Amino acid sequence: MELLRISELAKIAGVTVRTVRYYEELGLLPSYERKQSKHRRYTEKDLIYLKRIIQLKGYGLTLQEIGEIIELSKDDPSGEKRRTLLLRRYREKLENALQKKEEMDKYIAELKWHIDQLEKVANFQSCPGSECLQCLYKEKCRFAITNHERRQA
Amino acid sequence: MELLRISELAKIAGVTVRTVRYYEELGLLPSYERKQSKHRRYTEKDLIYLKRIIQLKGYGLTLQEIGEIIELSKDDPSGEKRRTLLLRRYREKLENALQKKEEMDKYIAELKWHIDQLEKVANFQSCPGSECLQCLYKEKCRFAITNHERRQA
DNA sequence: TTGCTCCTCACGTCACGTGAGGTGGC
DNA sequence: TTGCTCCTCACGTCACGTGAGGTGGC
Repeated sequence: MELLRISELAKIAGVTVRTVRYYEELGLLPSYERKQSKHRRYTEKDLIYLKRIIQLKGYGLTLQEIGEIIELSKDDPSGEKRRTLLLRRYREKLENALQKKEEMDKYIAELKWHIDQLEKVANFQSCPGSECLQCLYKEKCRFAITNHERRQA
Repeated sequence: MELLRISELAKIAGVTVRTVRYYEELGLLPSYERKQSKHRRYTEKDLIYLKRIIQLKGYGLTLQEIGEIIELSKDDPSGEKRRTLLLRRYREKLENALQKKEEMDKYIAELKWHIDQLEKVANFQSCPGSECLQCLYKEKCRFAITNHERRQA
């Protein structure tokens, strides 16, 4: 089994060399003692670990959360602890994602509306500004002041 | 017209006091000379500006991009320059958003699949690890090594 | 006078990017 | 021997958060 150099590992995994070193620094990847050479060498097992980290990051876990999962595996023969924590995190991220998706739809609709407006409205020299208060689009604009808000101050 | 204190302005706009000061520091909000008092006072016009910044941020513009829009208005009587730049940015962000939304759907599906798997699979003590190479889920897992990738190294 | 709000530094956060300056392996 | 890759600092980024230590206004 050939050993991989850091640039090879990084390339296969699709990250930068700096990222690999950073993960090692955080304890997410093993740092072997480098005796004869000061250069890092990696096995295919390390590649799997790295890809796993990237996958979990893709699922929205922070590097700290990923670190917690890895720590857990060190004293968890049955794997139950890890399974429980992973399930919790996955469910959290799923909920976030579902909510974000809904916001996304509103966001896209709003952007489209604004593009449309910018293409059609003839002049907007003083937009936004105090002129907003008399603006015809007052009700549709999100940043115009309303009396309701003034009262909440 | 009453002047607002920084905390009042921030509260109405839904941001922190620190954020208001930060935007001033970046030149996104005006910094009046504070003569008699060292305390900042804001007009309703300032509130509109702040809400505008927040809105643009909501559309995915960075503070730097917002700064560019604001700079542009300073020498742009017809408003044409600003309209053009805004349209460009909006279209960029819209494209990003549409792409992100598609990724989102895959992401959600994948998370659901993993939750399902974690609930059903009986044991995964050595997952992930070199055991992945003989794993039954090899084809479905994103982090298992494939020969294809090995060749690309 | 008390306490709440304000002020200015200035360091911390997150996940790396980006040089600087030097060394190792084919 | 040359040049490509590797190494370790260490500061920079983005949009603020979070104290520390001090002052101002009702």
